[in-house]
Amino acid sequence: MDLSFKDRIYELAKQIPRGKVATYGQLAKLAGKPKAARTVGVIMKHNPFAPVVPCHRVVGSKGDLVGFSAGDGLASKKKLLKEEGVAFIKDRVDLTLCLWQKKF
DNA sequence: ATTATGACCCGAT
DNA sequence: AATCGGGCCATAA
Repeated sequence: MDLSFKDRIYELAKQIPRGKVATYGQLAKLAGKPKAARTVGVIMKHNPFAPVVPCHRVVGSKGDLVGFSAGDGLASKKKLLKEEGVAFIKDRVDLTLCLWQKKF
């Protein structure tokens, strides 16, 4: 399969369960490029699988809501994650409880 | 092949 | 704690 870096990102993002969040660095790492967090962001922005890839479940390395220019921006994202059951600390996600981990 | 860009990350001040 | 700057890397033109 000609799975490019971005394709892996999509696959990984699709696997993020509800109520959990993953970091760009995490996805990049799982995709094989631990330092390509930036590229992950660019790919997420393109987001060709909009409803399939829960890009709103992808946050910064420390759980901070980076990026996102959709709708009301970070506000919408925060609200959505909250609704999904993600623990929030002010404007930050509680990675201690809601950080997704690929355990396969 | 090269250039330009970007929803990041981390160390230093 | 907040701010600044540099690095790193895939994608598109």
